[in-house]
Amino acid sequence: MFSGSHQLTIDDKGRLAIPACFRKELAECCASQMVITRGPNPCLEIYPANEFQRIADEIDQMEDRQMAETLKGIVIGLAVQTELDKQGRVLLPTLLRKHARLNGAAVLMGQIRRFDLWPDDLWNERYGDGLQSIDAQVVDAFRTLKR
Amino acid sequence: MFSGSHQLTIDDKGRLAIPACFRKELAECCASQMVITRGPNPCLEIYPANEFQRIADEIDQMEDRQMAETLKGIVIGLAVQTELDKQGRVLLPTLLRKHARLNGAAVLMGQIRRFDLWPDDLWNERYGDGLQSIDAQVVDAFRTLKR
DNA sequence: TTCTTTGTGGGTAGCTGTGGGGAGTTGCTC
DNA sequence: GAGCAACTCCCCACAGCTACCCACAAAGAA
Repeated sequence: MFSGSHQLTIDDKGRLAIPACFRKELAECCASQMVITRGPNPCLEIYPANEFQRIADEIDQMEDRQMAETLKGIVIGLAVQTELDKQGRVLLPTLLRKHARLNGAAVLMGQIRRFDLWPDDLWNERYGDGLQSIDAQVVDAFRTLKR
Repeated sequence: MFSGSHQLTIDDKGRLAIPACFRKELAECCASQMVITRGPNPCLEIYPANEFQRIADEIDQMEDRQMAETLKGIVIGLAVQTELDKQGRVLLPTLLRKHARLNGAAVLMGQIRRFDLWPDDLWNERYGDGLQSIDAQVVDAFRTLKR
């Protein structure tokens, strides 16, 4: 499982060092093969390759063919398969980096089966200092969990 | 079961010594593997790893996918898996420490299946000296308990 | 008392994240 | 094809952090 947020920097060459704990997880679950793509949020989503394959299949099997085509354009169309270099970093393709306005400070946030890469400022607004109070509805949902 | 409140100090390196009674419980129930995250209250919540896994699964399986995504961002996104060092301490990640404004005096409070880590002053307000009277509704609920 | 347990503090080796040089490859232009 | 630029990926270096070790004081048990 991927969890936790990690403040990192994307260097001038567009490389991102994956945190050691994520590297271990990736090595186990998919031989460090992963896919970077975009999602509905203004960030990049990074999946273990086998997990992304499952999502691609799910799109491919959709009843609503119109929607399947649209999703293919958005999700699959920008997805790039990649792996770690010998130093445990990934090279973020220019196109994706530009799309998510990523350079310099960034936050990598675990999301169970994937992890998301946010520009530092957007992440803070949504999940960091900027998160002053949690929406009442969300708190309610939270409290329904047996914890 | 985790119970009782313990006044402790977080040292300059951000380490927190887990009380011996909690350590024993953790060793038994989850081989001292635990997860630190935030909750709806201004404190950190610490779970045995297997217990947190159950909660993550519960979120992951929610019908309402929108809400599942939101909760993943808030709960899983800040959750850090960790274990005790050889001295029975945990290192509190900087991000979480900042989020809960934790440094120096703190209180660790058992909550059955988890335990919560409060800044000393906030804990006192809510559960210590600051707790002048208990809400009537709560007293009623209390009285329904077979005790 | 004496010994053990427990919470706290600090030194230090090794790991991890970051930066940058440089070799090899690809693709474009002339 | 030759020359060049852009890009990728290797290596090395280094600073900061993590997690080990040791030490010690206070409290409790024998």
